[in-house]
Amino acid sequence: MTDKVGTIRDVARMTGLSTATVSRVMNGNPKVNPEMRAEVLRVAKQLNYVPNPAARALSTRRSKTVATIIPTIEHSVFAKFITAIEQTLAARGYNLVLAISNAELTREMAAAEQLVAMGAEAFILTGATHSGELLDMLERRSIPVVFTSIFDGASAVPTIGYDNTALATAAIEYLHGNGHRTIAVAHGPTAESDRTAARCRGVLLASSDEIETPLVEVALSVEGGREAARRILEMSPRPSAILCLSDVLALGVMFQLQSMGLTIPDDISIMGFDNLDWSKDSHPSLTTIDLPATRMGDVAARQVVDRLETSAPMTSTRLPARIVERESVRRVT
Amino acid sequence: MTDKVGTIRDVARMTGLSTATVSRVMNGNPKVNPEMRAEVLRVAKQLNYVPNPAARALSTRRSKTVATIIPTIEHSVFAKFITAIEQTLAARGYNLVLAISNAELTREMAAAEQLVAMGAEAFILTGATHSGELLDMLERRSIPVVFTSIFDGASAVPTIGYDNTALATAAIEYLHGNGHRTIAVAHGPTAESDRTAARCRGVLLASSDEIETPLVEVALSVEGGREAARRILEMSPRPSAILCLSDVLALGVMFQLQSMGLTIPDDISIMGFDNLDWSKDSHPSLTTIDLPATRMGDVAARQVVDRLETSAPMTSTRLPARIVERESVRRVT
DNA sequence: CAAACCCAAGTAACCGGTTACTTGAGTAGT
DNA sequence: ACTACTCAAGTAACCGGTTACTTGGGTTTG
Repeated sequence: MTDKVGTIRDVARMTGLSTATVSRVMNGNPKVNPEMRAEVLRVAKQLNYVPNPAARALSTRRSKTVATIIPTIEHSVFAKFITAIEQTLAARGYNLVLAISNAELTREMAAAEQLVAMGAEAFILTGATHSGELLDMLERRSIPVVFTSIFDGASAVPTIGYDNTALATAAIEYLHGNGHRTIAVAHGPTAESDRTAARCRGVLLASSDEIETPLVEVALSVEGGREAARRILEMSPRPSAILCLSDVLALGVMFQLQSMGLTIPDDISIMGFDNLDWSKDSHPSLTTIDLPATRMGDVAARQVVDRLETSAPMTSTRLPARIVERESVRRVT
Repeated sequence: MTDKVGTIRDVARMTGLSTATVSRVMNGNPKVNPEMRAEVLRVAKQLNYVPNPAARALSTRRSKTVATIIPTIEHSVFAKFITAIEQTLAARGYNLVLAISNAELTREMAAAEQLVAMGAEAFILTGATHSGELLDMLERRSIPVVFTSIFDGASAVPTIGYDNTALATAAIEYLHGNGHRTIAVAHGPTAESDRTAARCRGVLLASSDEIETPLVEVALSVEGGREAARRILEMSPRPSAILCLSDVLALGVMFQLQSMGLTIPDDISIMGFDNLDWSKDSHPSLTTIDLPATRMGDVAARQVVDRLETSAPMTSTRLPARIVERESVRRVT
């Protein structure tokens, strides 16, 4: 049992074959005599041989690496998304290189440069707001990119996601359909997220003389949700419902209301956005909008890989998202 | 503005210098005339030149890539951990390649093979239970490895984490110190996680004639927590406290108790394990054990990079974790 | 029986950097 | 004036695969 890693020439020497044949075996090229193939594999295993990825990448100009940059991985829906991407890429023989931008464009740019410099063949980005410099760089190197968590049929870069604006509008209309007229909306920082901004736009589109929708911007965390609830309860007239533009905020809102002795949905209705995996298990269970995070990661990864392997054009995809009715919203009159 | 990416020879040709000088400039080698340096950088920028990572890796035998395999990224403490690793690696010029094993040893092995085949220089693994095959492979290729989320001074492979057993014992003792004698313990599948198994061991060590600690194994999810609570409430005598070996379970337990009309901690005390970021914001706020996930990721990444750059030996590190007293546990008599 | 063909296997150029070693101009020392 | 030294810059081998093209034995065909 050797302790050093062998090269293709070692394997060639030991089998008495050429490097070309060894290479063919390692790549599953069918034009090799089965006996030779078996012999090569035997020796390769014995030598603990694995083709050097750098040499292979240099020669083929393929790194089999896809970069994903997300704003954060903590709470929220990104964890599911990343999991799906990783699984799909792995199934296709690709690797995921991950960077986290903290929702800062400059960090995103820096991360992207590093990822390009390490050979990423394609990028999966979050949202549609990115520095022009970044997009230029990818364009110049003709590196495929997709935007996710957002759908925009008119975007030059393919988008894979849902229509944040329309969904937010639908949420308000749903609440309105249940008799709510004053609906407070808790949301994270719009400056950090165009998805949040799009949702706010959707809220505004749905509001009218009939429907008031005071917006409350807080940090995107459970703690932020608590703060939002406190602020909302001081409003007058007091909203009969709170739409949280993220389930994470909804959790904070629920905790805050409970600690103030209020009952959901009797005293006030709550609606979320995301459908995280605990949303069905909260008390009361949370009415929310189910975002297809897993599906989105899967589709994004699949499209990118297809593009890399067959130059198939990537197409924007609108993923279905729907309202999940549960117990946290009640009908008022 | 060219649209093709240039090579080092293009830059050399355009500047009238040799590839060696260009290479020196790109690597910050000080032995270059400042004027030449500036010229090279100018041309490089104009040509949109970035050194080919595969060529560089082939030549230097360094990929600047660290692999991390975690069981899951959803809920729980891994998201923080991964974030810290990514940040620290990025700061040192390294990239993170992530794989998710779903707590399956075979998937972990498969992922590791792919990661080795893509040039990962070091591995950060979770827990101490891994297939011998995997460890052998890394050993043979002399790829550095660390285990995390666990501390074991006697381990041959360096471990960076905390003492799960002792912490669980401490948790039971804390509850006992608050007068609890019958303490139900909700935990995830021990077969999937040696950390969970170690915690269960710690629980058992603390139990005695004085202290009863019935164990309840459920899925590691909020839903699992709800199930655990249901099962625990049927026990007789009914436990006065529930120790959840993960905050995620605690959340489920709290929801279930609330939906049954019980009050925490008046009717029953709850204690968690992890200190996720919402734990301080729940209602009531959760008494739990603060695990240094961020610190752990940082230390792991730092050690691995130091090892790669200076061959410094890696050393097992026990990270401090402590009980955070909040409102979910009450003193009984 | 010779020409045409097939196909497994080999040869060697090439991918794009890095770097040990070499070169040669300029400066210092005697 | 001549040797010794310094140092920026160049030359070219090398990293370890892949693959277009070549080779040559064996089979088919007219």
